[in-house]
Amino acid sequence: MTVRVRFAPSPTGYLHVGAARTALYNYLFARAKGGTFILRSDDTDRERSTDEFHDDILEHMAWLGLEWDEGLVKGGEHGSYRQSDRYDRYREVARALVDAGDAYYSFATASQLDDFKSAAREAGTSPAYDGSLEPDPHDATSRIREGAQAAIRFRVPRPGETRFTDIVRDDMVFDHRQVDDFIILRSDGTPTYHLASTVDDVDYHITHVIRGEDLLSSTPKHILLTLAMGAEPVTYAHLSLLMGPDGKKLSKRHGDTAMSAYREAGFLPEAVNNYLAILGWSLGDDVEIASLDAMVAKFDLGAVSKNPAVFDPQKLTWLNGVYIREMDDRAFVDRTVALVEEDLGRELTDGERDQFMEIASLVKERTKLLSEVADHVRFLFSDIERYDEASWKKVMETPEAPIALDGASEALSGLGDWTTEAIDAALRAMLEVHGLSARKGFQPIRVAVSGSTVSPPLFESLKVLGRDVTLTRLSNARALLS
RNA sequence: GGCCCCGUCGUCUAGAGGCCUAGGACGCCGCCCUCUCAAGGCGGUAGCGUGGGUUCAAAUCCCAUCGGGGCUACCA
Repeated sequence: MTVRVRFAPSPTGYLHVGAARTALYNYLFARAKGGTFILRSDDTDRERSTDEFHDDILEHMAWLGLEWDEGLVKGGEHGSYRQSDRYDRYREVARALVDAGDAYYSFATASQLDDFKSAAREAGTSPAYDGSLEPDPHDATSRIREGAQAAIRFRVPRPGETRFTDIVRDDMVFDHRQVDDFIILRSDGTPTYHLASTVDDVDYHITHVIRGEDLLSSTPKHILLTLAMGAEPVTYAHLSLLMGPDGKKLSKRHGDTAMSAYREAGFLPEAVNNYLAILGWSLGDDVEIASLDAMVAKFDLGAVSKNPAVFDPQKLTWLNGVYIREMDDRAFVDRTVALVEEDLGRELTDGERDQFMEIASLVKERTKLLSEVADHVRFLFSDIERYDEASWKKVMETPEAPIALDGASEALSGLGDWTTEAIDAALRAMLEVHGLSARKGFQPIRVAVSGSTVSPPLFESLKVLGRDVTLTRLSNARALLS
């Protein structure tokens, strides 16, 4: 049987890192097994689902490069792959279940249910609702016939238990005393997650459901439902949840969890995928860095860690730096030029693009986030509007500064070849003449030319900047020293 | 409260009775390199939650305990 898995987010929020990890693991499993990866929208919560979230999920799945074979946008033989389009089908199943006696119209009120639960809590017994508050069947049917609104609950067989083998958690057993007669169709006729999701998994011939651990205790419900539909239950794999630094389930209050925030912050999709993959799974042999293809080749769902993992932005950032350094210069420029232009508020000329290319490898090496690049190269493309205050104070307000600036101007104005080597030699000779250390002598030049004590290597920077601009900036800074 | 899951450095993990004096990575610290910042190199810091067993031998098996997490909605 060929593997069919699905990632089925609810568009009640932006695609967040936890969901992205679930999507990734589904993707890796499908590719590793030569199966089909399906993208579905579990949008049964009409109150909270929005098109904006729906689009955000699609956009960031694409951004991550987690290409799906069937489902949203792509289509397939199962309709729209949006649950909101399939209400008729869910109602049909719910009614069939009622007819077969596997489900029933429920009249228990919220306050009755509350009482039931608090009584259970007090008695120390299971809080799972067992249907004991319902009117007798004849009563119920006549009330429905008279047009009463009622939700439909699944009748969990009691006594009984559900067993299944979870790929990451091994053998699981749930006593039906702990599983409540859950609602499958709300009184307004809309399906709940349990129904819609299970029906879709059956209808779409899903073979493996890989999802978060938060759904582990709902799994007996889904298995019971599947069985009642006369279908074969899928194989489940429940992934541990992602935690914030405080050890609680990762959520907005831990800061950015939306994928879009990481994209905007300058993370590369390759790095995000890589990090999410090793967060809870190990490739073995101390390998930490691997492309999607390499991960596919080694992926083993059963080897995925059972423990909850704390999401560590620092390690992600490190990995991002690794990926940035691995890019070739051309790719680096292509991927960041728009950010630089946005920062400048104008497009780069061809000449400036060449300058960017020239210094790319040096900038690349000190970049961890794409969003930092504009800061690193701004001095090349625009005049220095203001010098970094701390930098100025530290190196310009020194006795060496005027000497270094004057010396540099003199040494560079008469320089024959404007090459890195020539600049290097001239400036070092200048140091020699004035008895300045490299640190004391070069830092004022750096600040004069780049505005800060932190910049790409000096000689290369000057080379790319050009002689005229260099000399102008040296004298501008010198003038400020009185 | 009930049920379920989990428990190796601060964090992510390797580890499936002797290869463990517990390995790697991020972080942190130090040194080197060095025109700044990075990158890189070298070194260091730090862990098997606790208590009992089983065994010649336990991070690995068993029990208990403690701790963390999830579910307990006409959310998903």
